[in-house]
Amino acid sequence: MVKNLDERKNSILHAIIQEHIITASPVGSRTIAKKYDLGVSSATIRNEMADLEELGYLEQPHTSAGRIPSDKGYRYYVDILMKNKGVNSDKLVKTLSEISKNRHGIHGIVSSMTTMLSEFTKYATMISEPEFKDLKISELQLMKVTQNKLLLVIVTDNGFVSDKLITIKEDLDKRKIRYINNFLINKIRDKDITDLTDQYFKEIENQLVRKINLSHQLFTIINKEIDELIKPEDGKIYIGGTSYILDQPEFNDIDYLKKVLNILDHEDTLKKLIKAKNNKELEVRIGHENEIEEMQRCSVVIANYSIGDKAVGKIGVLGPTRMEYPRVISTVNIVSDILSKIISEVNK
Amino acid sequence: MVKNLDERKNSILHAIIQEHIITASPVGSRTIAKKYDLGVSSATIRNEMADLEELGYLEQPHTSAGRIPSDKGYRYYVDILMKNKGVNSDKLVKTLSEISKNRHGIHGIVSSMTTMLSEFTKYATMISEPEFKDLKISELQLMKVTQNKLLLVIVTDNGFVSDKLITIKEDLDKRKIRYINNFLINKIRDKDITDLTDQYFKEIENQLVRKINLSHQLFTIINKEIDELIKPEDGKIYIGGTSYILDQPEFNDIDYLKKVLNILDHEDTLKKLIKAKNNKELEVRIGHENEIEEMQRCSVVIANYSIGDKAVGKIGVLGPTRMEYPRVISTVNIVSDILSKIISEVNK
DNA sequence: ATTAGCACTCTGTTTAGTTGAGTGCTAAAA
DNA sequence: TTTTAGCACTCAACTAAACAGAGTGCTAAT
Repeated sequence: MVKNLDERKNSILHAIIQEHIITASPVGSRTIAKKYDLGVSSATIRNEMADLEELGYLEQPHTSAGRIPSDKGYRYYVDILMKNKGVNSDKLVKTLSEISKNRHGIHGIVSSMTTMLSEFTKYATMISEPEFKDLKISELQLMKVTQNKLLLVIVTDNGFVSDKLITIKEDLDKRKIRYINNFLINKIRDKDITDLTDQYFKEIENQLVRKINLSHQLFTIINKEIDELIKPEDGKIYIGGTSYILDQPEFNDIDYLKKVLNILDHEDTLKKLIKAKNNKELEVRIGHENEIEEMQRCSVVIANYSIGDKAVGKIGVLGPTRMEYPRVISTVNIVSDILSKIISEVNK
Repeated sequence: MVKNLDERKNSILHAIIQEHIITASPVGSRTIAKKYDLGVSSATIRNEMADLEELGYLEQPHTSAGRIPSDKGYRYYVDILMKNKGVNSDKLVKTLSEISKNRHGIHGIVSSMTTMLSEFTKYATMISEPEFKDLKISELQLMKVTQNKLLLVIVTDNGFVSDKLITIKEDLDKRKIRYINNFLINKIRDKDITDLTDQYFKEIENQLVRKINLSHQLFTIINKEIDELIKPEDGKIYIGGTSYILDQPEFNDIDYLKKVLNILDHEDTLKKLIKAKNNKELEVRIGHENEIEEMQRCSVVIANYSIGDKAVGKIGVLGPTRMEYPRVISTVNIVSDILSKIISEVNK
């Protein structure tokens, strides 16, 4: 759909966007002629700019101002013009790697990653907690702890362990417990989540009750634990660098700023914001490409991070459409790689 | 130290503060005379206001403006003048109670509590995750899962369960495992955290190794798990309602706003902000009473929430010094009560 | 001790004028 | 045909002056 422009239009558009990203103000023909050595006069550039505006790549805030890139202009820039100049990644990689050493627990890691990402990009950032979907249960065991306390331990195929201390009234002897364990694990092990319906659990309970005496209470708890483990609630989304938003002149409008912060304040809208539409590795959503109306003066860069080839979480950077795309994109890529590695290791 | 003022000064100061809290602008003598039926003329009020300024309860932004309350004025208001008019607590209690039903897991609960608190107060809010200190270990068991996989389960006196799947090279038979279990639990059960030093663990290991053949690797993992459980890292602090900050005209200054958001962005400063100095149930920190310099144009209301009589976390509300103290204080109290209850139950 | 009256102060807003960056168009040059 | 110099025109942003109005402090009368 997007047709490539001729070489001169390319370099003029490129120059205008670069200039605008730096200055945040409309860019005039004379500035381009002076600062960028394109070998043509400002008048020529002026004519080209008029063309680019007609084609939809540029906009004019008012008649006697310079031009600013449109969303379409940025899209062309991101897709075609921009070179992915790598950031100075050594320092970043080093800083990020240290996080895994100094912080333990998913929370510590994700939260400091979010902070780091915002400190390197100087934009607001979001990272979602890893979600483990399509889990299968590989171990399930009830163990007697004391007279009337049982410990239920469930292990999933990815090595996650969940447990619950259960207080029961009845007294289950070891043989009974062993029987239950054997029975349950055979019915549940490696079953797909779609098979473990409420219906299925009812069946199992009926079968089990027929064999041995077992309280409904105990079975309900087991059922609930399994449910919570394999259908975990949506992970929290960590936010960092909100104060960087204020560095951007496009957010000087306090009403608009409020709308943006309001979106970051609420998990549901936030989730919508970083929900990747397709399963691309990295997605850049520019201005109106955002679903959320209030975000249509912003851009977001979204990437997945994964265990193996399964995406488990999202990394997002939020800035004005006038965002430093090359720098942000390569930073996000690096963070995504490292976070994937760290999470995979934690999860071993 | 604070000396009470006479009755008329009280009511004038009260009126000025109330008026200022509503309007956010300097309050003049005529406004007070008209709106509040104090039975005296504006001239008299004017004289009293001059007195109150001299005493330090009021300030004058410039000669021909009205007066605004000083930090000292607010302190007097909070300590002496203000009546704790209860908020309409029915709806609040109901909304909060529903959270515990619909959300499971500490995260879900604390995070939605934070959102609720900010929606009811219309200020920025912070709630720290519960921290469980002074834990003792009441159960510890190694269990064989497969040939070379052991599950380590540790239960603390408050019912917390922690577990770790350990992959080992050696093959431990059931008798050996039972021996280790018995040995360890006897050495560790109900020991105070101060007794479980690295030194002590070394001793235990030596004793154990003398009895049976045991890899250093396994023991190290056990040691580390115990450490992490009883010396948990600082809990996350959840933030809500940052966008409400923008509703307050005192934050229209974008530079100042940036400083405040910056503090909310960083866990360390945030922690400093809601760190309660004394063990009071509820603390109001007005303006300069805040340690953090950038926060000295704000007030924070901080309360503990607890399990039994042990404080496990903090609830904070952040607003301008011109905060609606009565409403905030009673809301915070309610949230603290309910959160205490919910957390205590989750933790059963 | 209180209050009415009044001159004075200071901010915030409005209005008019000015500046300057930038455009589009035209006509000349390449 | 393309490029460029030149110029009139536009419009936001800034500045300065004028103005309105809320509020004070002081004085003198009650």
